[in-house]
Amino acid sequence: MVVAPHFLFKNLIMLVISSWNINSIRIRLELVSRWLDIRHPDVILFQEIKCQTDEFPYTFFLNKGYESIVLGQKARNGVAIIIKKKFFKKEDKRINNHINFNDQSRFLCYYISLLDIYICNVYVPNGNPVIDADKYNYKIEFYSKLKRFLKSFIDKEKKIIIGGDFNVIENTKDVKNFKLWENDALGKLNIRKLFREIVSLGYSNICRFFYEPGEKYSFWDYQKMSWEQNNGLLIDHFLTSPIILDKVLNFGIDTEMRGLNKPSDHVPIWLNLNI
DNA sequence: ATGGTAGAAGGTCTA
Repeated sequence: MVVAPHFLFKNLIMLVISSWNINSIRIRLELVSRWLDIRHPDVILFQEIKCQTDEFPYTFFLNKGYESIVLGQKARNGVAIIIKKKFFKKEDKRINNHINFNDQSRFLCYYISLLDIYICNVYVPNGNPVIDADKYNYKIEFYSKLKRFLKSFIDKEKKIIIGGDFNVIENTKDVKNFKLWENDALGKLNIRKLFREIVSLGYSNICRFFYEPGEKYSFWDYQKMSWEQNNGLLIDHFLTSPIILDKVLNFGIDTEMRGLNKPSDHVPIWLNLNI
């Protein structure tokens, strides 16, 4: 029996999912506005919003057509998931906040029932200086909790996309001179192993299907002329469960956002999804 | 080896 293609594909939706460590949402609204007009994302994962939950610019995003789910805190960290109104339902729930501890808002997972997809926003602790056992161990603990949390989605064959700032140099080519980073909390073997242990649960690191290591970065330090010399790091990633992987059409990094006025030190990453 | 920048603070801390 022959089935017409238009019948096969009539229910497909093309989604743009993006993630951006914004380094303060409130001073970045003009930049975000310009980027929304270019990328037209359906879902945005923001990290480092650097404001309390009730200080988030909800109205700005409502006027742009988005609902906001926010977990903020005073001065630092803070994560938010922004969703186009047509995919938002009030009854949808946050899944688990057990990864947040010591009052650091770095994790937000939300189930979008209309798409049957879990969206998981992650801001992994930096972990430096390594000599400070508290900070480094906190990062290890965060990764361990994340791994535990993400295992069940593989076991239950759920559709999940995890995006964010993982603060890890996964591949030695994700930075120009890895030697300078191998004792840093981003380059330490233990941390790189923890990231790969999560991937090994069954997740796919989407950027690896579209770029060879070394071709792209997602972060450039404000200091030492890092942007001008293209001394960046690739530390922002998307992971997906197996049943999402074959629906991913494209992945990209909006590098040009780093060169505009008052940029974040990170740029947006995004993927296209047929669902 | 040191300090360089940026943001939220309104003193330093984090990155």
